[in-house]
Order: sequence, then structure tokens, then C-alpha cells
Amino acid sequence: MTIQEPATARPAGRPRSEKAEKAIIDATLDLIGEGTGLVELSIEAIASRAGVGKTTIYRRWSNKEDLVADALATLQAPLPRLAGVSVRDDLIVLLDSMRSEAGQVRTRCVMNIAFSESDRYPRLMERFVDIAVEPRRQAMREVIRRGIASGELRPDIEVEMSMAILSGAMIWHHKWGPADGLPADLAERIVDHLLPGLAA
Amino acid sequence: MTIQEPATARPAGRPRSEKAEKAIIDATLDLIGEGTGLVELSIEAIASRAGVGKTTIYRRWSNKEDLVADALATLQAPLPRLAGVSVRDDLIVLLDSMRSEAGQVRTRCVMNIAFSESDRYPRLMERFVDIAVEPRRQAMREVIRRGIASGELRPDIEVEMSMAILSGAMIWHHKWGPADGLPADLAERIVDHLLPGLAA
DNA sequence: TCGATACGCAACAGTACCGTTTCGAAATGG
DNA sequence: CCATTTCGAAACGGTACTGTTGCGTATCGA
Repeated sequence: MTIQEPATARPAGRPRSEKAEKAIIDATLDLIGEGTGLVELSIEAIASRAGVGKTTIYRRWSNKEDLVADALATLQAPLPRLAGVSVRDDLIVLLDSMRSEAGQVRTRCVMNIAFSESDRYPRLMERFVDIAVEPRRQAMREVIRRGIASGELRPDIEVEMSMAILSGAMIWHHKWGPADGLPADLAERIVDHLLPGLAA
Repeated sequence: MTIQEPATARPAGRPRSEKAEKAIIDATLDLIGEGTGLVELSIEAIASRAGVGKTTIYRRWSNKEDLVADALATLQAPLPRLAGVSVRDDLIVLLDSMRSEAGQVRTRCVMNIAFSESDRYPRLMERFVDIAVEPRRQAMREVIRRGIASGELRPDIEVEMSMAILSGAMIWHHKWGPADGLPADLAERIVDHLLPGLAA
């Protein structure tokens, strides 16, 4: 009976500051967003940016990888709502959400990391893929499958290959396209350029 | 009359060792090929790997960027010969050369750098693009233009967009495809998947 | 032979970050 | 009030690299 709420039992003593925790995560994302690679990203810089002692960081995360993983997990942008009417429209919405996210500094640098440091931080990347990449992949997969089922797309196209082509085109522009933002109608142009080859 | 050959006049004293120079370049490429990013790449590590004093490096290059730029310049892989018969065959050859180069460790890591560190080392990337990317881009551009001229491709396709799609698909696989090497027929599958939409 | 330059090597002071420890102050429950 | 825990700040010893300098040796032209 003395035990009331074991799940929320406070362990006595000063509670951890949620403000500090948020500041640490924000500082981490800020630094990554400014182009700091994972290797150069230092706990000291994060602490300084967050206005926090290093102790406060080490008390919560034992290493850089864990911290960054938690920080990236908070980025989880919402998936766009799909109308589900036409394949063309849905694909455009999906690709255009890639485009607009690519315009944000944070996403941009997270993508850089996903490209360059996947070899060095495999566990981190695995987690990042689960959180950010796979849901989008799944959404696009379903759009294409639905298109095949409805007869809008040829039944003999390879689903995964089509996804690779659509995403690849957007990634290519993201990386080597005009530096001053991608054109607003890019997603539309990509889809319309590809659809004739995929349509039934 | 005393001046004989100003261009090749040796400045008196011991000449610089070409062997050392080559060893430094090789060590640099080796380290990059092992996944060392530009930031972590240290002059000391290069000197140690090359069996060379740091002095010998600093005497030639005043900073890391210059050294890496010269090192990358030596990579210049030869462009594949194109038959020039059919657009399909030429595109497959071009994409397949991307595939096979992507299998080499050095190229793989150079591409990682091209993706991730282009913001941080813009001059370096500019040079890299001139040396390695632009010639391939130009080759593909000409294949597509020739295809349009010959009537193999629709006259209304956007050349640059088509290039982005073809290259993007290969890059996507390079980055997120199976880790144990890309399938041998990947280039063929990409081209055949896309060509129906581009053909006249 | 002599001057000049390059060589590999080792040492230098300087910088940055690591992960840990210590400090006094602040915040909580009993 | 007191025990406990966290807070920000500062300092610790340790590691790694920076760019520079001096050393003795090797290799060239004159």
C-alpha cells in the first residue's frame, strides 16, 4: 500500500530539468543543421550552445551516438496526407514533400549525414532509416501498388525500381540542382516526365 | 646565352623526390578510400602512411585542401567508349560504368565526400566536378541529344531532366541498394524501365 | 669541394576535445 | 531542517593534431 505509483515514483532529490534536456537536443540539431558532421560534433560545443554543463549531458547520454539518435528521433516530420484519387497526384505530393523538406536547413544536413556517415555509424543510420525513410518509402510503395491494381500503371513495372527512379531523381536535384532552392513545380515535372513510361 | 632552358631550369640543390610525391598522393587516396572524411584526414596520418616527414608535405602543399584537390585530380578515370549505334546501348554503357566505378572503394568514398562535404569545401568540389562529373554529364547529354536527333527519343523530353532521372536512379541504388555490390544487370534494368517513357 | 636544397625524424608550443571530478547553489521529498 | 539529486561552471589529466623548427644526412649544380 505504501507503493502508490511505481511508474511515476520520483526518486527524491532535485528533478532533472526538462528545459535543459530540450536545450541540449535543440543545440545538437542546430549544430548539425549548420553543417557540423558527426565526427566534429563535440559534446563541449553542444553544452556551450545549450548553456548547459557537460555533466548534464553525460548524465543523460553516455555517448554522442545515443544523443544524436534521440535528437534525430524528434525530427519525425509528419507524412503528407494523400488524396488517394490519382497516382499522379499522390506521387507529386510525395515528391513535393521531399522537395520542401530538402529546403529546410536541418533536413538538408540530416540528409548529408545519411549519405556520408552511414558507413561509420551504422546503428544510428538504421534507426534514422526506420524513423524517417521507411515510412515514406512505404507510402510511395502503396501508391504505386494501388496504381497497378487500379489499372493506372502497367502491371509489369518493378515497384522497387520505380521508387528508386522517382526518389533518385529528386535526390539528384537536391544535391546537384540549383543551389538557391528547387523550382516549385519540380515534383510535377519529374512525375510527368516519368509517368508516360509507367502508365498502362 | 647562358640561359639555356628557363622552363626546365633546375633551381640548384637536391631535387624533390617524385617518389615521395607519389607516396603522399597515394597515402591520401588510401586514407580517403578507407572512409576517412576530409575533416579527420590529418597531415600526420598521411605522412606516416606515406613514410614521409610532415615537412615534405608542407613544402609542397600549404593546406589540406590543396593536397586533396591534387590527389583527386589524379583519379580521372577514363570515360567509356560509346558505340554510338543505339541510345539504349550507349546509356547502358554509361550507367554501367557508374555502377562498376561505384564498386571500387576509392570511388565510393570520393562520392561520399562529394555528397557530404560539398558545402564545407566548395572550391574542392568545384574542381572535382570539373574533373570527374562534368565529362560524364556531357557524354550522357550528347547521347540523349543524338537520340532525339535520330528520332529514337521523343523530341519534347527535357534533356537535363532525363539525365537527372537516369543518374539519380543509379545513385539511389549506389547509396541504398544492396550492400554487397549492385547487380550486374542494374544499368540495363534502369534503362529499360525508363526508355518506354522517353522513346518516340 | 662547396653551397644549396630536400630528405626523414624528432621535438616544440598551441589548440581542441575527451570523459571525469569537484565545487557551491538550487530544488525537491520526508 | 535534512538528505538527496541536479544544476552550471571550472578544472583535471589524457589524447590527437596543428604548423614550425632544428638536426644530421643525401643529392644535386657549379
